[in-house]
Order: sequence, then structure tokens, then C-alpha cells
Amino acid sequence: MVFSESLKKNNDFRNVYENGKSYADKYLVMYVLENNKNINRLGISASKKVGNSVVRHRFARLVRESYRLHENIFNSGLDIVVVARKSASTAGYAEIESALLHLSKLHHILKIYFYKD
RNA sequence: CAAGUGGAACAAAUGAUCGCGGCUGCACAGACGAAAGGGUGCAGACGAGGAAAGUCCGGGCUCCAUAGGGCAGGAUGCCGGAUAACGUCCGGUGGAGGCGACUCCAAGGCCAGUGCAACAGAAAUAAUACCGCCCGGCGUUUUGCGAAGCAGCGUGCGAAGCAAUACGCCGGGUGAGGGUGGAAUGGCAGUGUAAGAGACUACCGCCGCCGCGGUAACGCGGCGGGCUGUGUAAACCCCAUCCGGAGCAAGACCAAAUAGAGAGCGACAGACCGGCCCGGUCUGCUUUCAGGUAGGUCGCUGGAGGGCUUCGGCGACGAAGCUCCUAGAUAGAUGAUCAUUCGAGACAUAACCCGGCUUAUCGUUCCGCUUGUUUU
RNA sequence: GUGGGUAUGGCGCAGUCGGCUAGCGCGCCAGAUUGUGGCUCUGGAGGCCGAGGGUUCGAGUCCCUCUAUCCACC
Repeated sequence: MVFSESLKKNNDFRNVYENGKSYADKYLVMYVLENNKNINRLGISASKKVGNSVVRHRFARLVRESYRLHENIFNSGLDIVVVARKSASTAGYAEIESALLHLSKLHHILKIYFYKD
């Protein structure tokens, strides 16, 4: 990913949870906070309640792939945390991708020309 | 062909594009960082499992502790072997199930001791009390006989007595009959007896001794004892064997920071001692050392490793030769899209490494064996 | 990675050394009381003790495997 890196520290996650804004739908919860840098940082979280290791890893890959393929239309300078809900355990790529883009629109973090389509 | 049984292997496949991880090679910049270290691009081959899971056992490895021995605690538990080790595996013994192939068994010791055995039952381990059965004595009831006697005259009544019967009491014999229980003094049949009893006898069981076979567990045979309560040790316990503790966030190295120690500097600044200078102390500056946080590196994958052949062994396994090398992340790499095929793809993601066990699981293929049916 | 706890009526908890039909409080239902409701009194229903095996004559209790959940330490 060219413009982004991943969110690593527990303190970073904590900061986004406490100070960021959140929207949610059936599959995902998305927290967003401006980080005053010129890159985005993406954090993915899935608790043990969602499923076993295979399910959680697959969720993380689907989110990462969805973000990677649409990276160029995101605004920069954001910390984004995506949390899995329980129904995400059975979701495929198409559902996760549409959910991610839908929540991004609600956050107004996509570049302007995307909305003209 | 059907049903079954034991074992082994595989775990959707192929192609294209984009993307991820470390490795190798080449190129670029020598930017980032105090240092340790590292960056970017291109190419190449490689990149999770049979259980990677649960963390139930065992070992390697690392650090700590440790003269030697014992106690406590824990684990294991038929015998022999395999192994680095095991609670695993192999072979055998005994028992249970199945027509069979075959499967299953925490399978040492309740004649070392202690504890427990509700309810039911006469009684739950202490001995025989209770009931029963048998014998004898006494008393009473009923029936029969009935000398004397009475009525009376081919008979009837009938005290004592005798016999039988039933009940009660006393004394003795007997030993499992009491049907309740998971378990009742070995079982069953007969002899025997007043009634009975291993009291005696045959068979089976049990215990002891001897012989033979086997490394052993144990098996087979013979002789003897008439014979001792049962269950529970996944109750305490006894016996035998084994076990030091912690865990890769182990541990080692580099090392900003921040405590600390030493040396140097009076060139500079401040404070204190002092009337002032010199001098001294503290802060300071430079430097060395110790220390180890953030961060980084190693540990980190070539190993009790896999495959094939030969040899030894019933086998687990061992030996020799040839050959192969196939993840190593550190917030944690396998995904997305398209196309084709089939039966429409289960369970489930390495985290120091191995050997097992247990549990989950869509299916596919192969081999051995058993039983039944049909055909020849 | 290591170690430990809990699971019992709808809820919160007892259940001893294995032994009779598993108890307690709150709640629920019915009745009594009251003009009505509450309080009170009386009676009642509701459990296969997380799941599956095993040991035992007998298991909520003992042993094994599994499931869920909670906690502690590095």
C-alpha cells in the first residue's frame, strides 16, 4: 500500500476509539480520527467472539484488500479503525467491500470526484 | 455382489491479472537514525496442517538452584520389549464382547492396617441372638381307650391313668431353612441323620505344595487341605517405579533515555564558604565505566528431519548406503477478480523445536482380512 | 505461554465423608383476608444438577474427555 501503513500500538487504537467518530452497519464498525500526517493508518480489529483464527484472519484480509483496491479515492491524514461484528464471520468479499465504502461515505472521507459518479 | 473389519495415502485442480512475507541476485540512493541498524525498485524460485486446534502427557534447548540422603507432594501400575523420554507404541498373558475378521479393559495389593456398605433383611462381620426344624420334661386344650365307680342291663356316662394332637414355658441338639439385598459362611447332586450340617462322596470352584513349559505375566498336569465371609483402593492407605524449578515474554548481545560511580577541565556561566585574592564544595562541561528502558540484533530453524534400497527383528524399531532440503512472521505474511472442470470442496491458520494422546472433519483412492449370497 | 475457579427451578445461592423423593430466599400460580390493591397467612407448580463416557449395588458428589464462561501472572 503506497499511501498507508497499519496501526500498531494499543495506545493508537485507544486514542481513535476515545476521540474519533464512529459509524456502523451490519458487518462493520468504523472509527475515524484525523492524525495530522500525510498518510493514512489503517487498524483492523476482530475479537474472539467473531470466530476462530481462520475467520478472523480472513476478515482482516478482506478489509485490507478492499481498502487497497480503493486506496486512491480516500482522503489522507486519517487514522481508520475497522472492527468486525459477529455477522462478518459469514460475509464474502463483496459484502465487506460495499460496507467499507458505505461507511466511508457516511464519514465523508472520500475524495470529491467520487461523489460525482 | 452385499454387509462388515483393520491399515495406508490425499485434503479440489489448472491458467491469467493485481497484492502480501522473508530469501537470493542485480540496480539505485548513500537520503533516515546518536548508534545498533536499515531503505527503494526490478527479476527469480519458495511460502501453514492432518489435525497447525485442545494444551492432556513426554523430551530437547535456555536460565536458576543443587555435596549426599530422606520426608512431603504428584504421576504411573498384568508381563516383556521399543525409545531421547512418555500416561505413547509393539508383542504376549488374563478377562469381556462378537458367528467371524477383530475390538475393548486405570488389569498391583482389601489373608498390613483403618474406614464405608443407605433402604430392605433375623443377621452386613461380631458371633451367634431371633424365627424355624428335631429331642426331652412340665402345664393346658381336644379326641380315643379306660381298672375303680355311677346309671343301668348284650349298653351308656366316666375321675385317675395311657396314647395321639395343638398351644405355651423350660432345657438341650442343629447350623443356613428365613428370599431381603449388589453382596449371606463355595455351587450342584447324592449319602447320611431324631433333625441336620463338607459330617462324608463325585464333579466344578478356592487355597497350598510339587513337577513340566515359558525371560516373565501365566499355562498344563499331579498331590494335598474339606475350605478361611463379601464388595469398595477412580476410599484413606501399602508396595514398586519415576519426577529439582521456571519457561523463547526462556536467554544472550548492541544501545538513545533516566538513576549511579570514577577521572579530567578552570577556558566559560551560576550559587555557597570569604572583607578580597588564592583555594574548596555543589550545579555545570568533557570523558570513561557500570547499568539497562524505548528501539534493534541474535535465539529462529538442517532436524531424535523426509524419501528409496539392503540388512537385523514376529513387530514397535534399529543399522548401513544413496538422495532431498521445502515457511520463519513479530500487531503477525496465502487474499481479490476472471475463465474452465467435477462430486460444488469439511474441520481448521505455524509463532522455539520434536515424539505422542485427545477432540473436530466434506469426501476420494488403494491394500489385507471376515461373514453371507450367486455363478462356474 | 503458565496456573486456577465456576456451571444446580425464571434469578441469586446451599448441598458434609457417595446413600431415603436434591433444599433455601426472591419471583410465579391458586386460595384466604380486604370495598379494591399491597402487606400477611395457607397451599401448589417448576430441576433429569453444562454435555458424553467410566468406577460403584448406588454419582449433584469420585475419575476421564469435551463445551461455555470468569479470573490471575509473565
